[in-house]
Amino acid sequence: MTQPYSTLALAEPLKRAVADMGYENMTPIQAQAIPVVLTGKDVMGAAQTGTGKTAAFSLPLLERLLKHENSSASPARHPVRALVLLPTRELADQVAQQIALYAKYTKLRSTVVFGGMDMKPQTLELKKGVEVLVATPGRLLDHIEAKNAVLNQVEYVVLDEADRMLDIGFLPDLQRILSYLPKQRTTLLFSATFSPEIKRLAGSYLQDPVTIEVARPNETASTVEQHFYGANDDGKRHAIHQVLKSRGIKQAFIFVNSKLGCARLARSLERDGLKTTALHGDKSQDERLKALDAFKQGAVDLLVCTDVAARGLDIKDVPAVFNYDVPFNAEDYVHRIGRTGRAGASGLAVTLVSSSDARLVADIEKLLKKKIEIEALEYDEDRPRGRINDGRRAWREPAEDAPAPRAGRERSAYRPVSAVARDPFFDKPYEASASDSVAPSWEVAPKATPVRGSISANIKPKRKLAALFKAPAPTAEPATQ
DNA sequence: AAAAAAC
Repeated sequence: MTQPYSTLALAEPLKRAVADMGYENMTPIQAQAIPVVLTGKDVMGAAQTGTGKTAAFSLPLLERLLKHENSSASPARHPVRALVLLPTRELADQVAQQIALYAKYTKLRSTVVFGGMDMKPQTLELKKGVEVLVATPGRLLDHIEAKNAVLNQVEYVVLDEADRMLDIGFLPDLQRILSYLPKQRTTLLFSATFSPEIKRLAGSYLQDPVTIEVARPNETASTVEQHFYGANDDGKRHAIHQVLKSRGIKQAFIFVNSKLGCARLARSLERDGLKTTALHGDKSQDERLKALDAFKQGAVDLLVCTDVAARGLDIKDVPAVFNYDVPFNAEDYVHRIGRTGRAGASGLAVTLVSSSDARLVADIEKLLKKKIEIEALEYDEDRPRGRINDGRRAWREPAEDAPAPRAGRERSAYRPVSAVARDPFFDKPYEASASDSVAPSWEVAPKATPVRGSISANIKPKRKLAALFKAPAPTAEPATQ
């Protein structure tokens, strides 16, 4: 059923550009979406991550721009005729580069505008005139208000990662942008995930749309092997070391839920001797682009990042994705692990689950409609003991009423700040050695037998997962929410 | 519970 690009009714310059990139056959989303977009209809397109959605809308879009000249403007004016909106700067950059490649043999001009960069060069490009404008919402509004961008001749709008663009954080900006566009236009929405509510909302922005769903929406790529391992706090870093080593993995994305946590974990892994860089929204745009580039070039092995990197980033051959934190939104799980296993390659996704993550894991289970089994990671005998390398862990003095430390076991006088710092899968008591300059960063847990189990959305997930971590017996009153 | 997107 594979269909070569050569069978498409595309202009010769576009076909040549595609051939230059070494592409022969279309992916399913491309085979289905391109003919529809060529008709000029509104489209809502869902397909798994890493299956070439960008080409699916940009090729037919360029074709239509070439075929249907804008009669109301002189050719020298180059009014913006197509607008592509994305939720992150890196993604805007990436999509713009791809569109420029597809358009390189045509006379169509394109450019990209996003925040964190000097306005002036962007303004200059806009004043020269572009048919295709790729942008993030905030900066685009700046340019609109500064009258650098005139959008009253836009014929096509693309919302990539559409469900994110329509979510509450982006919606006000998006609505303002759309208010500047002609009502008579084609609107294209693409994403790997669409919740029912977003679908309904999206429908109100589309006219008589064609829905294209390649496989079920919210589906993860079948080439990605997924594991959920129980691990708490410092155990998570050990787990990363263990998986990297036992699987022989060279490069990975590591997702963290907060910017601060991201910076901290990157520092810790760096101290552990791994070539690491961090990518999050508190970094300057220059640093962000450098971090991504270093990872792409292979100068660093681990990219510790927030959800700024969860969507769309297309980096070849990333062998693994770690979720150091379980994502707050189940949809983001699908996008995060979509950074690996792209274009049919195989990939590994490891999610580290702590005892408080039951709800979130249950959400993922519900979204994927698949049972999730929390596994106990098998550790090598020689895995690092005690604190790996982080000399900055906070400690507190033992409580006044704490029992006196037993002779010869001085460290038992200390308690980790966090009560969940014990690692239930820590199968051997910590043995202090001469090389240890610091105490271990968790209490030595009694030998725990790892329990296997799975969470089911309709069973009280909190309790089930808690059992994995040998939590104290649940209290009588049920959690009310 | 957070992140992202403008200065």
